Amino acid sequence: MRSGKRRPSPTGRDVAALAGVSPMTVSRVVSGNGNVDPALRAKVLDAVEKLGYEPNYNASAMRNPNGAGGAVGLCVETVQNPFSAGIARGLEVALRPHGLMLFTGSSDGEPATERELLLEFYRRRVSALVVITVMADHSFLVPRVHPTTPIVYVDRPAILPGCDTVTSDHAAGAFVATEHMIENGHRRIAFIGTNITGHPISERLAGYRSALMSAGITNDEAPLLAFEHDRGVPDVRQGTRELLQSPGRPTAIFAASNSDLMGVRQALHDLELEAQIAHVAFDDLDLADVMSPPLSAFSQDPIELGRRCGECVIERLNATEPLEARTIIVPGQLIARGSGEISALADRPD
Amino acid sequence: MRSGKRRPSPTGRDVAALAGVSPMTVSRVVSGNGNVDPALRAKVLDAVEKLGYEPNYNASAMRNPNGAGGAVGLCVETVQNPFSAGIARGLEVALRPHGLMLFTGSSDGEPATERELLLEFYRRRVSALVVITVMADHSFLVPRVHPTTPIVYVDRPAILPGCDTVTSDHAAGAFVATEHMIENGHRRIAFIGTNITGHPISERLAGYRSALMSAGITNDEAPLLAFEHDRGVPDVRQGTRELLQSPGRPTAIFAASNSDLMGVRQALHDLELEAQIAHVAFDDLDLADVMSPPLSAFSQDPIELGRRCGECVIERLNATEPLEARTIIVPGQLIARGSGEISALADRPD
DNA sequence: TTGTACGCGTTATCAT
DNA sequence: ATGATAACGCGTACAA
Repeated sequence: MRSGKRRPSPTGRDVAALAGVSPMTVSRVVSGNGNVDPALRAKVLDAVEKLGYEPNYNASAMRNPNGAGGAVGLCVETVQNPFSAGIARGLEVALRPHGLMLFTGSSDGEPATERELLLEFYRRRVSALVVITVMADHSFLVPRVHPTTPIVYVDRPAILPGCDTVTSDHAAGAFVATEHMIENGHRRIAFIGTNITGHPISERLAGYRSALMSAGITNDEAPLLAFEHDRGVPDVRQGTRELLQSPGRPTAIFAASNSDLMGVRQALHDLELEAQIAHVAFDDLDLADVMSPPLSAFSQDPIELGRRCGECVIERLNATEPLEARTIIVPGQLIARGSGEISALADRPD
Repeated sequence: MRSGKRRPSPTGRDVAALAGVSPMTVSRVVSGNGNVDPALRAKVLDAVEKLGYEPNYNASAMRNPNGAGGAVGLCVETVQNPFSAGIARGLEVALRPHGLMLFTGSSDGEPATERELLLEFYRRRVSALVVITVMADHSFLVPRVHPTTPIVYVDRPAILPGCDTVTSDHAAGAFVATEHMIENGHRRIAFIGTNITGHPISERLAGYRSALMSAGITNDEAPLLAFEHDRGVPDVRQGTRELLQSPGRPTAIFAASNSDLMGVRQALHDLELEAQIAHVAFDDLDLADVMSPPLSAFSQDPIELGRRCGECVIERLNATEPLEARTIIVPGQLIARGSGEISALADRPD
């Protein structure tokens, strides 16, 4: 594949010929390293302009791997996810001033795909990797990539030693959200979530439980709708509906993720209980304040997560000595808009 | 910047030395071009495994620009936008089987940033560019990039001759959405939108007007809330509220984009008119069916847009002769969920 | 300040 | 079927 005739791009040599200097002088002018006589410099810039010359960063990188033209590979579950998109965004903003571009790729939650993606990044000799990993083991990156190339883990614990981690505090967020409903008088607070054995939902479950425990609420009082693996929104909707129709139904709900919230909210809507059952979601939604009642949520800050990842990358690339592994916790915030402030007293069905 | 000692990655030469063959044989084995004796091949693969060798695609690209390791540069307004994210996703899926990776970058709607981004892509000698352009003129890409490197324009008309365009039919979508409300008995249908002079909102406005005209509705009957330039959601909310409180208020609203819809929906919520005023949005939302009433929308298919862009890229890269410029219109669909089916009769405030 | 020589890692080409 | 040579575009190191 990829044939077709291409007129080759002008090279530094072409510029040199036109300007009547050596390629080295062109290199100096274009890269800004080294001193060049203003007169020659002008001639070179003139030739650059005439030919529309732009340096070839691939060639540049071979000779000088730490010079201009670096890139960072970002591997997420899917770039479509607003959370991942936010990370990409923050990362991009942090990297741009340093001349680093961003490769993005989606693993679709498949370890094999993630592996292939990371290797593809490596074959392009990226300066760093940033990954929301779905793998349990990254030893295939050793010693090829690690510890030569910085790897930053986002939203998951690092699975290679010495690597930086940037994450929200999932347990604390769930704690705060649950506690918030407890303060509004609730005890029968349901946890509704899917994928509860993996990161980061397991941590959110832990935070939820810990909030209950702090308030002296037993597990018996707190209904759980927890799917171990991936489920579609319809399953959550159905399950929530059943939970709400069962005896001893909850007066409040903690939705473990925004996709879980969709099912929860649909079920509440089905039963016309949106205004009776308190509910708080982990992760915010664009339309949160347009819903009725408006949605209360614990909001992560994906852009900030991405930005901090970028900072870690830059720091490592600039470091002259080995750095300690850092764990960065990016705070989120509980945004109270209404749905979480429904008081327990409102629920008197009998 | 970017110093620090790096142990260099193993090279093809290292593999060759370990396997006791020439680098050329390694290249043949790894790239799969050329015949190699099975015995030697095994020795090479063994050495590859031992060293954890992965080819350097940057070097590869220098000697053989059309070989493995290509990349495509995608420039969008912001990757955070779900529409852009969908395009990135579709593109990625289309490119992956061909070994092409995706660079992504956000222009933030700034022509200068887009320019810099496209040049950065070019400096990395990408195989193709895909762009939601905010520029009026791309002549700076001639002849450096164009027509050597394929450029695909998404969601906007091509601004360089001979380039492919992939877009939704904005006018048709707006037409269908407006017509839908006309069929439900409305005549006073407002258009609410921002940025109406640029693509693609101007086309949506045209489609809206054309639907009115087809139904014999004059402009006098149809209130317009149209901001020429970018406005925040609060401005739209405020404007919509005023429109809804004015004499001769609309009985239906066409929201020109999903960000415009946010303001519209907030205003409707402020006045408790969600269930009285019909409204249809251009572009769907994740939570459309959780809102009450559920949102009717004309939904584009960004993933398909991205996929088709990928197809164009592949086709051009494989072409041996110059190809005609293609214009691909990706159909969308009107999704009726409730908010657009509110009949005109429901609105009897007086 | 400017130029020359060489090497980065890979592969096309030609020779064996 | 395999190897030797040169070249891709650039920058370091050194010489002028």
